Amino acid sequence: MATASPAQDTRSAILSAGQAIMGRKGYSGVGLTEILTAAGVPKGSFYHYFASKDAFGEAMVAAYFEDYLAGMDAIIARSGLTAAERLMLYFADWRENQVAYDCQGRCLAVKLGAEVADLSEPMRLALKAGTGGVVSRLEAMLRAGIADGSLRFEGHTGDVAASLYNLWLGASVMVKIERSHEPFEAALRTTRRMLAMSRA
Amino acid sequence: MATASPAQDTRSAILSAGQAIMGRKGYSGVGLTEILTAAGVPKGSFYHYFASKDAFGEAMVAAYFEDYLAGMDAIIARSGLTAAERLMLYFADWRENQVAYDCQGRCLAVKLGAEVADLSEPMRLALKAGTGGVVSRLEAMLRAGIADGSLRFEGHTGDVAASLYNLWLGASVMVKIERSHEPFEAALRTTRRMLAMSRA
DNA sequence: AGGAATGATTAGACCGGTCGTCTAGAGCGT
DNA sequence: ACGCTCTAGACGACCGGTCTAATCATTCCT
Repeated sequence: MATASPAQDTRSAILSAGQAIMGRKGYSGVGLTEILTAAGVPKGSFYHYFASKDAFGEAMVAAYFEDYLAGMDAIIARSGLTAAERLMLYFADWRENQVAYDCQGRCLAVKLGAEVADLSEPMRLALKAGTGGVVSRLEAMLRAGIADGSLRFEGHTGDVAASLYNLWLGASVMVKIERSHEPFEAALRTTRRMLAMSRA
Repeated sequence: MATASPAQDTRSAILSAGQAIMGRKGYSGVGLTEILTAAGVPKGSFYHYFASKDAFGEAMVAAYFEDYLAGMDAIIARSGLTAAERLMLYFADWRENQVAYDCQGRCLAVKLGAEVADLSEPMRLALKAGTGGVVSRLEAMLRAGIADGSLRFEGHTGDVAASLYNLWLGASVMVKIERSHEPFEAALRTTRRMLAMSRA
């Protein structure tokens, strides 16, 4: 009982195999068989853990954002940095992860957002909850940056946080399309300009 | 010979049915049969006009951007407007089109970008050419706006054009996810701020 | 302690739909 | 009448998600 039960292991094995493969090939383009084979789990087990592919997708997105937001919180909790530095660290991580694998990054919001939002209501809501969490954390960092004087900007904090996220989301799509990291560099320059930051 | 040949009609019927359906359901999620039924074209004809689903996708994206860029050029060519007004007109159109159909807009760059870029090299290149055309037209509008004094901004024109596009691309994804037009309103405010525009 | 019962997990069959192909034949211009 | 473009839709091989039946581990009762 000390560690996770085998049932949980199987379940999360399916989940993480799904994240890896669907992050690469999308949702509709991937069959359960491929995920289950990769996870080393027999096909019949699937419907013991998930009611349908759709329900699986929902759980996968939720699990993805749980980890993702925990990572953000870790950056936010880091001591000895200004808010501006933490924000730059976050975007540097974003760029790093998304440029990996030959510019075919694995962020599920980027990869699945447009595809799945019109397809499945549960997945859409999971995506909405997750991205909402990201934006509200960005907003908190912006507020902290005003408080500690490390950055400044015009307009509502909520607008700026959302726009920053949208900018990086769009840049991530363009990185895939152009297969070049240049969109991220431009996004970085724009981010700095929007936040009146000196070259951090 | 005055009008398009019937062959061209059939071909473009398949193309436009494909745009409508794949704009809604994505690429992998749609079968040829569905498109051909909608177009009223029998299945056998398909492979006379296109070598494969992949080649069809490439042609579809190319055709989409041809129309799209023609629409942009029409806005650019319109007389009696400042560059800033033309730019606002463009983004207003974007918002309009994307909010239609209950926030499940039909822009193929938004819908297919992330899904297809990692899947098919020909489609990726078609997407790259199309989005490149959009950004370079935005850039031209920005230069015109500087020239006629209707807007001003800091940074390289190319960066600003690309960032504007990324911002709206990301906002379009978020509109799908949130099923609310609010991301566009925020993007509009940010756009105006970036370009030092008064409430046009 | 032995064995039956219970619930978790697996195995693989199942039907329907996928893309892509292929053989005919219809329609048209020459 | 001939040749060529285009249409027609059946077909095959395969893969999709789903479900029912059997197996396994565990627990509880006698």
